Order: sequence, then C-alpha cells, then structure tokens
Amino acid sequence: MTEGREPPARRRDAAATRAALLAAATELFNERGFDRATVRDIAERAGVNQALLFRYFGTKDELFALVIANRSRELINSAPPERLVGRTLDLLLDPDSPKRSANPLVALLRSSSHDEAAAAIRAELGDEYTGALAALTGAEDADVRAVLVLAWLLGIGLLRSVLPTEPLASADPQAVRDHVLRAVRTLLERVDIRPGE
Amino acid sequence: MTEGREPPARRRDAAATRAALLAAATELFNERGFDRATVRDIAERAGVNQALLFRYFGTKDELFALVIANRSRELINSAPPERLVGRTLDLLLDPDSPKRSANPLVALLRSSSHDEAAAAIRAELGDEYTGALAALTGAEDADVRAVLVLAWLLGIGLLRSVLPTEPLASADPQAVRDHVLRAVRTLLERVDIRPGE
DNA sequence: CGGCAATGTAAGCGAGTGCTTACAACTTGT
DNA sequence: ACAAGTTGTAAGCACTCGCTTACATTGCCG
Repeated sequence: MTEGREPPARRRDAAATRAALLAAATELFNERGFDRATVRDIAERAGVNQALLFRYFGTKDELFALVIANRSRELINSAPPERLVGRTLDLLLDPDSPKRSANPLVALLRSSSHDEAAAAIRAELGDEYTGALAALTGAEDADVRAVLVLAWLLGIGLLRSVLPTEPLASADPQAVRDHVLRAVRTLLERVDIRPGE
Repeated sequence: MTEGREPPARRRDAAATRAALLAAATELFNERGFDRATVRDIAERAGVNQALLFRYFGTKDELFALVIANRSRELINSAPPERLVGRTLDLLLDPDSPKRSANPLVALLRSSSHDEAAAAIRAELGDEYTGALAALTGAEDADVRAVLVLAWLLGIGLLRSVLPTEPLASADPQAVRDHVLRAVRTLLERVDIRPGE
C-alpha cells in the first residue's frame, strides 16, 4: 500500500500530497462542515504544509467544491435509481463511517450558504440526485416527491452527525432502513426495498 | 404598537433593547446559522450597540441557547401531538416566513456542533419533540420512528433554506403536507392527517 | 437640585481565519 | 554535474471574530 509501481516512491510527490489533502479535506468537511474545518486543520491531518493546499487547489472554496463534486457523483453512480435510496441509507447508517466516507450531501447542507459557486454546485447536485429519484414514480409531481425523499436522507444524516447519542446510533440499521424505505414507497412506488449489496 | 401603557415610552429602556436583540438574534440564527450570524450583525439589526448584547446575555452561546429554547418550546406546545407534524410542516412551508418565524430546530441543526451547553440543549429538545411524537405509535421502537420523522422535518426545513429555488418553494404547500403526512403514517399510525388551523 | 445606579457608546485587545510571500531542499533533464 | 523547475517550509499580513474596558449620557429618588 505504501508504494505501487512505476515511480519508485519519491520522497516529494505532488500527486500524493494532493491526494492526502483531498482525503483530509473530505473527512473534515464531513465532520465539521465548511466553516469549522480550517485550512490549518486540513493540512495538519494530511501531514502537509498548509501553503500547499493553496498551491494545489487555489482556494478553500475551490477545494470544497472539488470534494463535494467528487463524492456526490460517486454516490449517485454507486447504484441504479431503484436502489439509490437504500444504498444511501446504508452509507448514512453504517456505524463504521461516523465521519469518514458516507455523506457528501450532508456536508454540503451543513455548510449553509457561503458563496455563489458552491450554491451552483449545490443546485446542480440536488438536481442530479432528485432527477434519478424522480424516475421512480409516474406521478405528476415527481420532482416534489423526489426532493422530499432527498430531504429525509439529509435530515437523517445531519441528525446522526449532530446528535450522536440519538436512538439512530444504537438502532438496528436494517430496521431503520426498512422503516424509511416503506414510507418512501408511499411517494416513489418503484423503489427497491430489498437489502442491497 | 410603539408604546403600550405603564412606562411612558422611555428613551432608554433595557427591556426594549433586550427584546430587540432577542428578535434580531432569532432572525439571524434562522437565516444563517450560529457561525455566520455575527454579534455585530445581530446588534446592528437590533439597532443597538453590540456591547449591550454581552451585558444582557453574557455570551453569544448563551444568547443562542435562549433563542432556541424559547422558540422550540413555543413550537412543541403549539399543537397536540397528533397535529404536531402537520403544524410544523405548515410553519416550514409557509412562504411568508422564509426567515423569520418558523424553524427553531432547523437553526439548531444548522449550527453544527459548537459547545457542550448547546449540545445539551439540542439533546433535550430533541427528546422533548420526539417524546411527543413517540406517543403516536404503539410500536416497540417508537423512539426510532419518532426520530426519523423529526429528521424528515429538519431535512425539509434545511433544504428549503439552502436551496430556495427547489421545487419545494413553488410547490403547493397542501400537497407537500399531504405527501409527508401520509408517508409518516407508515411510522406513526395515530398522526392526524386533516388540515389543521 | 445632586448623587448614583442604570443604560448606551467608542475603541480596541487577543485569538483565529484564509491566504501570500520569500526562501530552502529536492529531483530531474541534459 | 549543474542549472532549472518542482516541491516543501516558515513566517507573517490583513482581516474578522467574540468579548472587554473606559467612558459618556440618561433617568430616578432622596
């Protein structure tokens, strides 16, 4: 895992530090949201000088946009639409990923409104996600229904990250998943309820 | 509206400025969350010197706690449990209250984790709200179901305040309310679906 | 009135923020 | 091997934040 192939493990490696910064930023934005994740913290977690963050990403805003775009697309493409809700729930409820991996959209929400660029990304990704979900119903107001489902997932992720003591943390993920999926089927009749993976 | 009765409208009035600060803080915490609502902005909107904020409330944290406690209790007591979800939805979806009145719990969530005092309040109010909701089902895991419903309401409020262009803004509030309530009945069989007020 | 607490004001302190700059250390192509 | 470009480092600048302090003004009560 330390070194792979081609370049014989250089001691100075731009690509590696860039990746380390990206990983650290992903974690911290998820854990704390945009405002409370400082560039110094990100650089420190990456084990890297903070000036490099600006060399490689230009701005904290740009870094944030990159992180969100990456992880959101990744999530949206990780399952077919019928299983997207279930898949997202699995990630949100996975106790092994209290911070690290799961919830890019939650990080987005948690970072209130800060600049226009990020706002555009927000809208775009929201559209992408709800677009996928809206295909799961024949109802006229498919988009409204899809947005409502998205809102639920976001709320669950947020609550879990803000109130770690809530019953959600200790509840059986399968049972929670089941509750949500059955309720969601009221809105999107074609969602797949079976356990995924 | 300017002056009521007893004290003949004093030019210097501690109670009045305290109230102005509280109102301004309520608005700004709702609009921007804890971090981005600065004490300078709050004081300015209240038309008051910012030092007074600290004289009357001690700390930004304490002011926040007060605002949240006030408005949450107000909300929870504004309807019997069977109608609490519907009532909250009405407030969240009311287009006339994009910022001002409706969503104390949303403001809470939007303010990520900042200090232990607020965290305690968060937990306490969450318990209060979910306690009311949990009474609406006979299921064993009533608390989990209640938390899921709370999460949905929070998600809806957050999405609405962060993506004002979403279909939620232009959708018919009654229809949205109906969708959510019917889905929620999957979890809490005793919720009242009829339009309130 | 005169004294005093209550109320309001102006200025700034210390800490933390995003970001920049000037420079050292390394790697590489020739 | 050596210059040139790349990568890493240390320091600090300009700004904003929550909060404090020292001082002016007002209203109240004997």
